Amino acid sequence: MKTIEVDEELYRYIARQTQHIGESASEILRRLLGMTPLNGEETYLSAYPETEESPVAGFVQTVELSELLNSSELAAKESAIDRFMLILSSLYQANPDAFTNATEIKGRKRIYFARTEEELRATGNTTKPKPVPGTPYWVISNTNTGRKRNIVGLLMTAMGYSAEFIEQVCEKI
Amino acid sequence: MKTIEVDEELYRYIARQTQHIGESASEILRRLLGMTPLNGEETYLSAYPETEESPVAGFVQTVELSELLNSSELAAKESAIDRFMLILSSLYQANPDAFTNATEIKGRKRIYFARTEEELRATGNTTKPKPVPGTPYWVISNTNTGRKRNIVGLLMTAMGYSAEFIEQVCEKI
DNA sequence: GACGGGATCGCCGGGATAATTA
DNA sequence: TCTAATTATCCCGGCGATCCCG
Repeated sequence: MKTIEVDEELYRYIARQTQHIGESASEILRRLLGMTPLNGEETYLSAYPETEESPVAGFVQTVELSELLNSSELAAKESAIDRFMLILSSLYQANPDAFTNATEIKGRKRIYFARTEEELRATGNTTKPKPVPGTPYWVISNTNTGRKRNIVGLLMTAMGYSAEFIEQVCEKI
Repeated sequence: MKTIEVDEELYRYIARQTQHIGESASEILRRLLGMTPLNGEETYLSAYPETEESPVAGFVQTVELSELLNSSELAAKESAIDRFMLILSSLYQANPDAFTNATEIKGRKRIYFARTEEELRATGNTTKPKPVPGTPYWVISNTNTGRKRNIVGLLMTAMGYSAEFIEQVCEKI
């Protein structure tokens, strides 16, 4: 479980949407947002301590991430760039620390990730930086699909994922 | 501020919906839930009783969508914009919740639906917002017929209608 | 902001392909 | 020089909004 801060009015709004006694905030929000309800198994997921340092060493595919592969959310993305961005978001969220370290990967001239738009602009002519949602990072986007796969591959390798899993992810882009 | 507990997956989903850096959980949720954003001149907002889910609640919605297609009411409309509006009204009445979720669809710069005229104005130069009758929503109207079809298509897809039915509806616009 | 509808045309984003560099 | 890797130009399709027409 995670905690988030919401303003008073929003809090009351959510509370008012309760449909049965004992319904949790998650259940209400999932319903209102049109997400699929949480089933039994997923509770098990949260058994992973959030503090868990780094699943790095080619370990724990983090169930969450392998779920992403067949999620409708990923499938719903029309373009390579959208799938690319969603995967980056998910990778960050799976392990912010490992992601942060891995962020140092770069090409011959261009750097691929930075905390600001300007940093990316500074290392190439037309990098077309984009913010990665839910993340303090920006990525370059002026790349063909092959390079997007490449970037994800480099990133995930640096994060410690197994080659097999990396390939599965890259195929989806 | 209040804190609420949400499950991991939901947390990640929310984080991913960030539209600009520094956007808070409240802001994101308000946007996704179709609430008005919290800001200075917000006193005006609270004038609306929060319980007022939709102005139309209580209406008997007898208009079956498939009936609409061959109805004289639709045929009587002279212009694409009128047929467009009638279809939107009917979609809302067929399923307010699904409509509300689907309302998030947008173009490259413009959002297509909002609860206020101003929100639509804010995302484009000349959107020409119009209220959708029988609905708490406004829609942009500065579009050609192709785009009106497009908007209905996107909306209905998000609402879960079949591609075949969607096509039948769009043809009528 | 006050005429409204919407076709037409200009612009932008995605990303394949051409150009460049090691 | 030839090849492989990387960059970024540039084409295409889609979106926005100007502006023409009823």
